[in-house]
Amino acid sequence: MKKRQVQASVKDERLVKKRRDQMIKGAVTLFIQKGFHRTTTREIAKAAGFSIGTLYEYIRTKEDVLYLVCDSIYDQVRERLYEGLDTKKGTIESLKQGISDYFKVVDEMQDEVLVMYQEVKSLSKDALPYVLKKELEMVAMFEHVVTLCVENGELDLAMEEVKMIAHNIFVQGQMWAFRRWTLQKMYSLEQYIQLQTELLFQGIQGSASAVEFQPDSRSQK
Amino acid sequence: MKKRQVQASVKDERLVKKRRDQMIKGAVTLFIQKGFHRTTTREIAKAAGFSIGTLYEYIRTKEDVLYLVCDSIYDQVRERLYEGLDTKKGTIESLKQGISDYFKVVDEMQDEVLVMYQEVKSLSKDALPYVLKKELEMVAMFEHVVTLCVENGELDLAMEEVKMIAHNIFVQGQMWAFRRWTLQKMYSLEQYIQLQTELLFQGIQGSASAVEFQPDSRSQK
Amino acid sequence: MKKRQVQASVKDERLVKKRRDQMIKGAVTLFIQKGFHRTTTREIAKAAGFSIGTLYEYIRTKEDVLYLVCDSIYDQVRERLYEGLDTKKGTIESLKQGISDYFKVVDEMQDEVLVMYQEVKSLSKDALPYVLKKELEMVAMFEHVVTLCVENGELDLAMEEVKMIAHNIFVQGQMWAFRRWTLQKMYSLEQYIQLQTELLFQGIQGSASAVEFQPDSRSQK
Amino acid sequence: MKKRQVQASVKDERLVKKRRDQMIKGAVTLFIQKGFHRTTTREIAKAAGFSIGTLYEYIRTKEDVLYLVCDSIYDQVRERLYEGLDTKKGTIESLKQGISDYFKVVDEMQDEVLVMYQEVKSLSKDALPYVLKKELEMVAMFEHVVTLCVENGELDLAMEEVKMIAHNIFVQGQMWAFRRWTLQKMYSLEQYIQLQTELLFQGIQGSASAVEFQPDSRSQK
DNA sequence: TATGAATGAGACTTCATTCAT
DNA sequence: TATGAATGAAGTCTCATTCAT
Repeated sequence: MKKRQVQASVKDERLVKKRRDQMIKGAVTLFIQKGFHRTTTREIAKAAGFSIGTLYEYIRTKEDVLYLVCDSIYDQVRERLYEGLDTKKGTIESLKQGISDYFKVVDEMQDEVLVMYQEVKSLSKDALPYVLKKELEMVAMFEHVVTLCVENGELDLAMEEVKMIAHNIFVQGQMWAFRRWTLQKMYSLEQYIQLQTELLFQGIQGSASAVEFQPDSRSQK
Repeated sequence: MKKRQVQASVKDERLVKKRRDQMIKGAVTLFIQKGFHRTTTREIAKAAGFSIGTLYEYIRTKEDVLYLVCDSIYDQVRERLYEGLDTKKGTIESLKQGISDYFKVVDEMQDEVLVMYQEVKSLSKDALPYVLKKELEMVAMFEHVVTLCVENGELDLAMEEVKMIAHNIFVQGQMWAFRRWTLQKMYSLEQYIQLQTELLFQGIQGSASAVEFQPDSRSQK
Repeated sequence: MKKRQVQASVKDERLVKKRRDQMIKGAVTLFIQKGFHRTTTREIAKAAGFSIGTLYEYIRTKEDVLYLVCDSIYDQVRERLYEGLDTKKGTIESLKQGISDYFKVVDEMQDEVLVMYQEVKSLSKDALPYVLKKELEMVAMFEHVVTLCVENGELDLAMEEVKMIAHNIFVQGQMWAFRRWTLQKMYSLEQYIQLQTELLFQGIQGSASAVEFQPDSRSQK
Repeated sequence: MKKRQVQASVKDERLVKKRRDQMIKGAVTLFIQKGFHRTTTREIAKAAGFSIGTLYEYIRTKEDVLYLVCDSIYDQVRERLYEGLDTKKGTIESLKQGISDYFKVVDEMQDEVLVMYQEVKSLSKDALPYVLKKELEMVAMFEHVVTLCVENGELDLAMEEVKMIAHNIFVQGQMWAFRRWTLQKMYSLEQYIQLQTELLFQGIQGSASAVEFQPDSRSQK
């Protein structure tokens, strides 16, 4: 499945890239504030720094903007996720590191993750599969890392368990963003990482006192 | 915090309740199909079985409908959750049963959970807290059950861990709905419950072969 | 082929008829002045005496207005044509009378005929057939009258000739409207009727001095 | 009345002529397909083989294109009409020949005639007279030929009749194009010419059996 | 209490035209 | 002379909300 093409009237590829980057940047800000539906194309154009006419030289419909935004955010997250997970050698330690890196990425890109998360559903039936595919690719990265641990004998898991775990990790990352209204009141990022990692590895029954919880390490925002 | 009041022009309380129930029923169906923003008030009125004029006798704005819908869904989920968790006596077995019950409720109310989940963000700053409060109450139910286990000595967990666990359970339930496009392709509900429970209790490191996975038990839909 | 239905949101048939009549009346005036394409829906609404929102309660698209206008004009012309031709008894005299009546109708409805004439081409492929069918019905009326003359032995014509004659009469009527910029400078309506009738019956070769031409009878406008 | 000037930024007369010819050629095709209003200047430029910027080096407004197109079509029709009528010597035979030639020209240039016919009204008050003048010149050609016949004693007609006849011939030619949706279903060009000529000369009353009608001679398209 | 016609702000999108390169 | 990116006025249409009946 190739990248879904968004048609532009302008030919110059470099310019298209540049203008779309402006557009995406402006749109993300607006979508964060008011959501996709409550943001007008005029506002997007303005935030991007050009006229409404120019906006439509680079997209066909408003929904194209949403697609471009989602696509861009996914790419960024994935890229950063990839950096972190790429070099892992299939040890538990490296898995923990990978999770920690991912949670930090989500933390840094909270707003973007939130937007992507809340607005994908507004994508047309046409565009949705392209975006969901990217999501699955990210899940697959975790799957891969966990699988390596299994192959190395560090973990003993069935394939179904591996998949489930990968999904859980992925969602727990997103959760930090979409439940921030409560989670981030209770935990610092470090605590969140520590707790989730511990629970993931030890489970409930073995978790007690496995790690010393540090209530004071909460980072201020 | 009391229930947020939605103003109605009509005085007869019984009638208000009746009309709003019609309204919510119709609206949920529509929101499932097209989302809140793409559903018109006319459509809601029609689906509810009365005229647009009548609709506005029972609400003030379109957003009121969304609030009513979210509120109603939360109430239903919470009610059913309560039934399941209420009688639990603080044993691990009862906790497992509670989780299982909850996941089943989510499965049965998938559409509703999805709507609620995707559209809460469209609520005004005014209405949001009321809905989020309900969510926290549900999380608190799990918290309570886990706490009982701790008090009974069945589990050994810090308060922060308890809270985290409650959130995880809650989100993993929702996850079954909002990631159904992939999860429900891979697992039957029973498998999902089994796997998540196992991972929750044993964690990764101890999970292996804890339970025999049954690939063929997948229920057909 | 039934009348093409233009969808209205409003249910009350009587009201629909009334509003559409207002709409048509306003639109004709505007189309006469500036043509269909240069007339905006807002202008139509205003000319009709209601808001743009109300306009769209009675039509679906701007093109519907054009269809309604064309349809209405055709109906009027046809109705009046029918009155004149209906009672004719298949004599040459009655045919002449019918032609004269038709030309007078066209003269009185010049603006409308012109609009219809110039704008039909803007109708969608969907609506066009309905309008062209009406035109053919009008041609058929002349055909019928001429055929009666043939059957009565007053004229001796082949079927192909009858059809051709009917088309010629019809177009010569329209011509009085769409070439008014030159014809109406040269002839009064009476002269036009007299001349065309004479040429139709006598032809060129026998036409000379058949009728005394009356240069002074030109009507003033 | 001189030819209306369309301003160009480019000085080189030869180039202006060349570019405008390209432009007209492309525009006619487009106007045939979608009409003047639904054709964009971009499309015209593209069809002409150059950029939108270049287009505007050779015209001032979109309407200029329409003027150029109409002007060009009229010139072509007139030129070909002139060829046919020029050498006629004022006999009935030559008049018939002239009519036949003219109808054949219209047949060959159907699309163009149709465009010109349907779009002249979109010309501004400013440009219209220039085009109508050309039309009158063509009518005058027929007038001239008929007048010659009168002067030669071949026909006996008053001046008003001559003018009327000229207009009729002219319109009956156009009619072949603008009523082709029905006429060309019923008659071949040859039949059309034959019938119209016969009716023109003999009229209704004398037309019978004047010419043997040949139903089978219809040419296939 | 119920209805549904009326309203008009405002949304998305197009396209003729300009102008710097 | 040729290009095509940029512009923004203006067009069509939608829909939440009101109010007279």
